[in-house]
Parts: sequence; C-alpha cells; structure tokens
Amino acid sequence: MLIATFNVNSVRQRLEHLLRWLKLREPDLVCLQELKCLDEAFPRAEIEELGYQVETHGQKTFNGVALISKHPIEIEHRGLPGFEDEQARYIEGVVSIPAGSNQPGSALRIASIYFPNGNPIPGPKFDYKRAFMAALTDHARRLLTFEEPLVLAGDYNVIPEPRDARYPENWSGDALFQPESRSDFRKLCALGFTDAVRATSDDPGLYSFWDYQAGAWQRNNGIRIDHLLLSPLAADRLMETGIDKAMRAEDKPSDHVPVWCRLR
DNA sequence: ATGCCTGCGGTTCGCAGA
Repeated sequence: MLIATFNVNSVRQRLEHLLRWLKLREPDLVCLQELKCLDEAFPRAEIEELGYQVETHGQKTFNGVALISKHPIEIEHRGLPGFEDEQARYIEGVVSIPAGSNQPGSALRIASIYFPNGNPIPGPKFDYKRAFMAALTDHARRLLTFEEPLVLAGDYNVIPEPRDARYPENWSGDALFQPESRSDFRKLCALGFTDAVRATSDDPGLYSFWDYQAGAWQRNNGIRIDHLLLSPLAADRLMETGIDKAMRAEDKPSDHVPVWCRLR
C-alpha cells in the first residue's frame, strides 16, 4: 500500500508530470495540493484512465486539494470540520482496502491537507496559519479516538527541525520556521502521530521543496515541508518511505516533489 | 537591499507562493 503526497503547483500545468509519475511509481493513494483550479477544470478523465478514483476539493486560482485512489474511497469531509474557511485546503476520506492473500479487508482514513504559508510575520496570514493548525489538531484528536489506520498527508508549510533545511539560518524570519509553527507541529505529533520519513531516516538533506528562485535546486537549497503523519495503527504498518526528488530536475517541474510511504 | 521564478487572472502587471 503506497501512499504519497504531492504539491503539484497547478494540476493543469503539471498533468504530464503527474501522469508520468503515476505510471512509474504506481501509488495506491495520492494526496494532491495546490490544484489551482475549480473541480470542473480538474483533468479527471486522464487520471481515471490509469485506474484511479478521483475526488477533488478545488478552488479558482489558489489552493485546492484532491485524493486519488486505486481502491474505493468515500469522502467524509471537504473542508476542515469546525473551521469556517473560504480556502480549499482539506479533504478527508476512508479507503476500503480489499482482502489480500494473507490478510482480511480493512479501512484506512486519509486526509490531503494544504496548510497556510503564514508569511509575512507577524500579521493576519500568520494568525490564520496558527488557527488552521489549531483546528486541524482538534480534529485530529477526535479522529484518533476511532483507533483506525489514519494518515494526515500534505504540504504542512512547516520545517520541523534545523536538519530539515539546507540553510536553516535563511529561514529564521520565515513563517515556515517560526518557533510557534514548529511548536504547533510538535503538538500535533505529540497526540500520537509518527512523521513517516523521520521514523525511517535520520539523514540530513531530506528535502521536498526547492524554491524556483536563485538556483535553489542547483545549489540544493531545499527544505522538508511535505509530511506524512501516521496514527499508531498506521505507524505499526510502516515499511519504508521515499522522496522522488528526481522530479525536481524535470522540465517545468513543481517546486515540490512527491513524498511517499509504504504500509504493509 | 532587493529580487531572483512560476502560475493565475486578465490583460502585459499585481498578487501569492515559500
């Protein structure tokens, strides 16, 4: 069961990259962010042709999230419950995993989340970032009571630790690396979530985003801000993780690359 | 010190991103 998160930075601009990657990686479940289009403009047919069910929560110009699944998925929320928001940043569903040769059928809950950037600081955008994270944490606390495999995946717009940036000092004044942002992320994790990538590697240099500007990719000036948080029952099944950084070297890439985990 | 780049809307520049 391969589960990935990928901020595409416009699904229409990135459709060919996405289709190529889906064929290569063959993920079971993909969380997309920054669709930058309405639901009716989403390139649904091309993805369905590869055998995926497509569920979107789009918005004109900005934001937008989607879940695409090889297995039947039922959407439970479009928009973060308990958080009035005009911006499309949250979609949650339950995936039915068919019975395998040596295990029974099961269910997995998944959310694709695009957290606010929060710059500049201080200001209303940073307040909004923190309010979103607080509401997400409240919702996650409720979800954990269901005691089911749960994956909260997406672009968190948080650099958890200095080792998650090539040049952490460059981010000292940025909303992505503020003590409050990092503390909010730790509090979410402390509910009982496992950061899948960090559960499988202590390596520095694990990045998921490189800015388009100033040759950030060429200089490996990256940060790790796309995360897969696993509930205890999901973490119990964690086998391996990966970051498909080769996608950043393609022509006209997203500034993010896919991050994935494999659950047994 | 600032902008560098990219996408979008809607016109050729402003906003947002991170």
